[in-house]
Amino acid sequence: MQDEKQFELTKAEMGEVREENQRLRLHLDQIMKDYQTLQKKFQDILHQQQLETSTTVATATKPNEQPRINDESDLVSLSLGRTSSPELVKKDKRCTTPPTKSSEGLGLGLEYCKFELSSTTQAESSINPSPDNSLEETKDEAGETWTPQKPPTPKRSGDDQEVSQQNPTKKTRVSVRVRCDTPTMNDGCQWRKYGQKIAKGNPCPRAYYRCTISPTCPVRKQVQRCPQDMSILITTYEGTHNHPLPVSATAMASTTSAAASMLTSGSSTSGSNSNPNPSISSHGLNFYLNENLKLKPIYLPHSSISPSPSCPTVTLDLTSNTLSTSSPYNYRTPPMANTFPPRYSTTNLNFSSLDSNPLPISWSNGTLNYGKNQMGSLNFGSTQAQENIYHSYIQNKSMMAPTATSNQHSLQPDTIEAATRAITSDPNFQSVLQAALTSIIGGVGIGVQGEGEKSGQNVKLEDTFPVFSSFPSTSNANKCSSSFFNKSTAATTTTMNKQAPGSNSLPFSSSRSKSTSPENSRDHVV
DNA sequence: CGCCTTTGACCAGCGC
DNA sequence: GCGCTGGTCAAAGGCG
Repeated sequence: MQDEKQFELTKAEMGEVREENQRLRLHLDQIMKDYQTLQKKFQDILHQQQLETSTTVATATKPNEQPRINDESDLVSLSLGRTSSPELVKKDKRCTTPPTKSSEGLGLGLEYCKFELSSTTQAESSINPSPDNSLEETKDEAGETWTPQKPPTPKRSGDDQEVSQQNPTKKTRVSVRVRCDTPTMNDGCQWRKYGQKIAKGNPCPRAYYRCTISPTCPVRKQVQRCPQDMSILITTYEGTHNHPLPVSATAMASTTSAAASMLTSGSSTSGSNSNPNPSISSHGLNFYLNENLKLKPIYLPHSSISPSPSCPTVTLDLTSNTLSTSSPYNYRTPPMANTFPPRYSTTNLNFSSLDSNPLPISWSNGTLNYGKNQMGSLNFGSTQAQENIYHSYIQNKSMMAPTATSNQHSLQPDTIEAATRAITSDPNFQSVLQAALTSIIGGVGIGVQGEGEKSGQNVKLEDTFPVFSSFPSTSNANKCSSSFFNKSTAATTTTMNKQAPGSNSLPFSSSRSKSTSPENSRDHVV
C-alpha cells in the first residue's frame, strides 16, 4: 500500500514537473521567437545602413588594419550600438563602425580602426561616426584640428559635403554629471588642458581639454563645476576618438557613445516607435528621452554648460538624487526648460538613485561604479522572461560580487511594459541599455560586443561583461576615482591612465568664484 | 628638455 | 554694426 502511495506521489510529481517543463518550453519558444524577430529587425536595419553608407565608406580600406587589432593587447576596440554586430565585424574588413543613418554624430565613437588611415576623405567623424575617423587625420595634417565654429574651409569641403548634407551644425555632445570632489573625472583618457573660461552665469570656470592619446584625436571635453552644487562635476564630451582607447577609458567612452547614439537614433527611430515616450523609470534608472522636442524637454539647470545651441546634447546624470533634496533647487523641474530654448533635443539619461542612497555612482579607474544596493534598481525586464534573464545575470554576478545585488526590486507592470516597447522597438536603445549596464555594473567589456548582440533581445550579459580585473586604477589622488568613491580599489598605477597629472586645473577656483552658492546663480537658473 | 598648465588675446557666432 | 559670449590659440612659465 505504501509503495503504491509513494508511486502515486511520484507520479503526480512527475506530472507537475512535466507540466513545468512544458511551460518552460513554451517560454523558451516565446523567447526564441522574440529573439528571431529582433534579430531580423536588427539585420534589416544593418542592411539598410550598409546600403546607405556604402557609398561613403568605400575609400576606407587598408589591408593591415585587421592584424593591428590583435596587436593592441591593452587597447580595446569599441563599437557600440549598431556597431556591435559580430556579423558586421566579420564582414567589414574595413573596420568600419556600423553605418548609421543618423545625421548627427555619435559623439564618442570608440572605433579605432581608422587610426592609421590618413588618406580617406570621410565626413567628420563626430558627425558621422562610421568608418570615418580618418578624416580628423586628414584635417589635422593640414594643421587644422577640430574647429566647430569655423566655417568649412576649402580643404575640408570634400568632407563637409557629406556633413552638410546631413546637418552641418549639429554635433552631438554628451554631458556627464558626476558627483566628484576632485578636479577632473578620471575617464581613462589622457587630456591636455588648452583653455579655461569663466562662463556667464557660472562662477566656476570652465576648463577645456583635448585628448592627447593621439595627437590627431579630435575629441575634446569641457569640465565645469555645477554652480548649484560644487560637488557635481559636469563633463561634456565632444567628438570621436580616432585611436585605440585604453581599457580604462572604454567604460566612460562606451556609455557616452551609447548615449550619443541614443540621442541620434532616438530621432531617427521615433517615427516607428510604438512608444513615443520611452521614458522609463525602473526603480532608479530613468531615461528621459525627448525626441525632436515632441516631449516636454527635461533640462538640467546646468544647461549652461552646453553652450552651443547648435549641439544636441545628451546629459548623463550620474548624480544621486539626494542632491536634489539637499539643494534648494529641484533639478528636474520641467520649468527649467524655459530657461534654455530647446533648439535641439536634449536627452537626459538619469542614472540617479531615487532612494536616498548616500553612495553616489562614480567613475573610478575608468569604470563607472555604482553604489551598493544600486543594482537592484537596474531592472529592464519587460516580460517575465527578460526579467528572469536579467535577474539570472544579476544572480550570476552576485556570485562574484555578492554586495552588488543585495537589493532587487520587483518591476512595476507599466515600467516593464514601457521598457519592453522601448527595447523591442529600437535596437539601438538596447545598445544604450547594454552600455549603461555595462558601465554601471563595472565589469565592462564592450570589446566583445558581438556576443551581446548574438543574444538578441535578451542581451547576453555574461558574454558582454567580462570582468575587468585588469582595470587600471589611478594613483593620482586628484581624481574622483581614488579619492572619493572607489576607496576600496587597489591603487595600482598605470601609465595608460595618466590624466593631467597634478592638475589643479579644476574649474573650481576659489579666488574667482566669489559667489559659488546656489543663491548667487539663482537668477541664472530661474 | 619635454610636457603640461595658465592666461590673455583673438576669432566667430549670435542677439539686439 | 556693435557688444557679448563661447571657444581656441599660443606665449610664458612650472614641473618632473
